[in-house]
Amino acid sequence: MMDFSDGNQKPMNPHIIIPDEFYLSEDVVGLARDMIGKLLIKRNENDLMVSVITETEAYAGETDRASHAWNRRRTARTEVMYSNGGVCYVYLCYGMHHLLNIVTAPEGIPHAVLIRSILPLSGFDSVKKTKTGAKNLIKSGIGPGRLTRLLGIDMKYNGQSLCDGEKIWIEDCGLNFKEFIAVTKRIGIDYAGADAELPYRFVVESEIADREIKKAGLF
DNA sequence: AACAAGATTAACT
DNA sequence: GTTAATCTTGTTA
Repeated sequence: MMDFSDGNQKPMNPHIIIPDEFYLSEDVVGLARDMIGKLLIKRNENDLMVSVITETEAYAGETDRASHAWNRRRTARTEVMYSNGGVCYVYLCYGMHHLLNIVTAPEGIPHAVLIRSILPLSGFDSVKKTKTGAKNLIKSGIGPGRLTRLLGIDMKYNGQSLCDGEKIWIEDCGLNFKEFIAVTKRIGIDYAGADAELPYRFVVESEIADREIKKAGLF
């Protein structure tokens, strides 16, 4: 068992950067599940925004009617989805919301995992007072459009690497939410026919995530 | 060139 | 429960 204490009673958070190979699995549904409970870190000018991923959806590329890359649609918008796994795919939805995806699988396979909600943990003091930040931080990261606004993610992050330690990345802090993960069909993709019924959405309630994080003595 | 639809959200009634 | 906001994209002509 690793000792994460810093010798000063205060728990130190284990920041284990995920290896690049993590993103190269072709099991995008398994990856979407595995990303639940991982930390999403965003570097700002003067601080780090640390949150835990609480909801994801898998988009399985060219064979998935719900995916932007369905039926080999390789266009200016979807090109980044064909990149080697480990970069962001950001697009504008309904003309106003930026949605954050994590591209997975080796180059040429346009898999992606949509981040649908996060639980903010630290580094959000600057947005607490804003409408976006809201009084209730637990709720402020719920919804794919809200979390990007909270984190300040826009089209500039399209194609941004998660493996260079620069602006945004994922870490493993040892949290295991497996027993709390609910699996459902995906949201807002009724146009996808039979694929709309696939069990590709993974979610853990924010209140449970909050409880488990406190129980583990993290943050 | 025109047009419909969209991996959503907030503010209504 | 319903609807406006808002604009890029993919499709059709």
